[in-house]
Amino acid sequence: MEKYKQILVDRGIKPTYQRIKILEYLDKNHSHPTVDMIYGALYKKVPTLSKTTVYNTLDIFREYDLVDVLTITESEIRYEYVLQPHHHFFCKRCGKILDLDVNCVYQEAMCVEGHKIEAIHGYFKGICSECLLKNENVS
Amino acid sequence: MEKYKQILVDRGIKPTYQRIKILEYLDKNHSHPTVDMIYGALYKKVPTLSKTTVYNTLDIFREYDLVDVLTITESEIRYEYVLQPHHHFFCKRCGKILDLDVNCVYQEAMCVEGHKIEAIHGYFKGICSECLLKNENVS
DNA sequence: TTCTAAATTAGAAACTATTCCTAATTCGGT
DNA sequence: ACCGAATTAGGAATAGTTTCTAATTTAGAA
Ligand SMILES: [Mn+2]
Ligand SMILES: [Mn+2]
Ligand SMILES: [Zn+2]
Ligand SMILES: [Zn+2]
Repeated sequence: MEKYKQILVDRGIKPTYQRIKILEYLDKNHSHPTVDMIYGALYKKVPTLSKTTVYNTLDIFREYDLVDVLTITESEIRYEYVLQPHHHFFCKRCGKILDLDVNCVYQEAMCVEGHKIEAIHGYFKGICSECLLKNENVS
Repeated sequence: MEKYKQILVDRGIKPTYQRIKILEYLDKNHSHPTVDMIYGALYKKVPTLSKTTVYNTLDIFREYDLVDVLTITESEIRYEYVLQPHHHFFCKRCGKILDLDVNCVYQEAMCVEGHKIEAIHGYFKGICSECLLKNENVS
């Protein structure tokens, strides 16, 4: 609790109970959750929580660069507590989103073809190693 | 018309008028349009066109690998007639989506960290060169 | 501690991209 | 031209997100 409160205070974000809990959830869950996943996990502990508050909080976290936003799937936005920049893998079979440790030449680029770069998203899509193994068992 | 009809026939897709027109639009417009943009441009020429048909058609085109799908923005899906694989730039100021000619080391990779790769999407986000120029004039 | 103004939250309503459903139309082969 | 199958149109439904507003909470002043 105190750790997350401190992070918020340091950034100049008013450390409300809801914000602390959401930040804690993001820090402890690297599943790149959707708003629904965050809400679903927290409303048991914070029964009055509303989905709007989750949206509001994530918007603030974004504004203060506490979270990154992924548009790797087609129907919903996914969030993660911001760490090192990294790329992502999406398994078309089981839906998992995994961090990739690929070294991207452009990660540090300020500029590409005359355009100013502020963020780079590398989305790899296919079948994850786990699902590939399950497949072997089947055949 | 004939050119697009032929493309559809070659793939085994029944070449209806709607499908031909949508394919023609995609081939002549490299703006990575949304469903609404496609519908808005075509319903003048094809007054009975329905948005559902645009969705249906794009789903078929996808299935037959005639179009690629971009999830570069947060609120809608964008489509493009499939060419060489390439990465994209999204301008946060004017909303344009541009093709990038960056050479990605992983473009040919079959496998990354044990996961089978079927597609790679590189989304670069920032301010485009045109918007940067406009900025200079302002200051 | 009590008071007050400003910020935050909750919940419902609105919005919008997409999907679903179904009847009417069109298509291709006979 | 006829028929069964595929496609289309358009309205209804769905779901993620945003907007609105009143109630609550916060933090600082008195
Ligand atoms: Mn990640
Ligand atoms: Mn493109
Ligand atoms: Zn998987
Ligand atoms: Zn621009």
